[in-house]
Amino acid sequence: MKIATYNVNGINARLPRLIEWLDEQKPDVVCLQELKAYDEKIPVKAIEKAGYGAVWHGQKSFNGVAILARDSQPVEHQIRLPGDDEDVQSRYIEAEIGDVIVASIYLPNGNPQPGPKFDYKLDWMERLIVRAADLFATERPVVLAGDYNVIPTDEDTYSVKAMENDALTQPESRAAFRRLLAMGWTDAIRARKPSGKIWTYWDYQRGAWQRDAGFRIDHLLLSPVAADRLRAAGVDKEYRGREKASDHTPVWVELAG
DNA sequence: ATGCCAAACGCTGTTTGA
Repeated sequence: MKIATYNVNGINARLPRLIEWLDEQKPDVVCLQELKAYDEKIPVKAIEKAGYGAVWHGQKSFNGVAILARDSQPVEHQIRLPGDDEDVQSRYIEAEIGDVIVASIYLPNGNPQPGPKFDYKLDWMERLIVRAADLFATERPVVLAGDYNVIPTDEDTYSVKAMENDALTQPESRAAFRRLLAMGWTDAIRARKPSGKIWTYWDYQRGAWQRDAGFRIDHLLLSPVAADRLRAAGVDKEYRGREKASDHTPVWVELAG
């Protein structure tokens, strides 16, 4: 079972690229982020035509997340993270596909920091940790996949200096991410490749792709029974170089069964 | 300190994000 995460940066702007990737890579489950479209504008027919069932949580212009399943309909658990009724941003959706629980996560960027956006990021991470603890306690196979907007270590960026004041590398952001991992989740990419440069995002600006100036912010966290089934993990890097690409590229895991 | 780029919205530019 191949489970992938892909921040598409606009599902309608990216639709040809998304369908092409689905056709070529045939992931079984896909977590999408940054749909940048409200529910009625999600191109559900095109996704169904490609062979995927879907659940989604859209928002006008910004955010928006979805979960796709090949030849199957994901069973939605919930949208939004509990704990803040004021939070109207569409950044979380959770569903069940077969025996696996999957969450599609679009964690707030948090820039500029310090400031209210950074506070919102940290608050959101606290709420994610609470939900993750509940899911962890189920002892089921769970995959928390998405754009975490956290560069976990200095090894996960092309330049520590360029990112030193960025919300993605702040000690508070990293500490919250580490607390999540410390609960017992496995960072699948690092489990398969413990060291070395692996990027999942390259800025559109300053020729970042051409310079290979990227960082690793799209992660798949596996619960213990999911981690036991981990057979492979990777980044579909070449899609970042295609026409009209997203600034992120797909990241995936292969689980046994 | 700003623009670099891209997408959405809605209109020939502005806003927002990363």
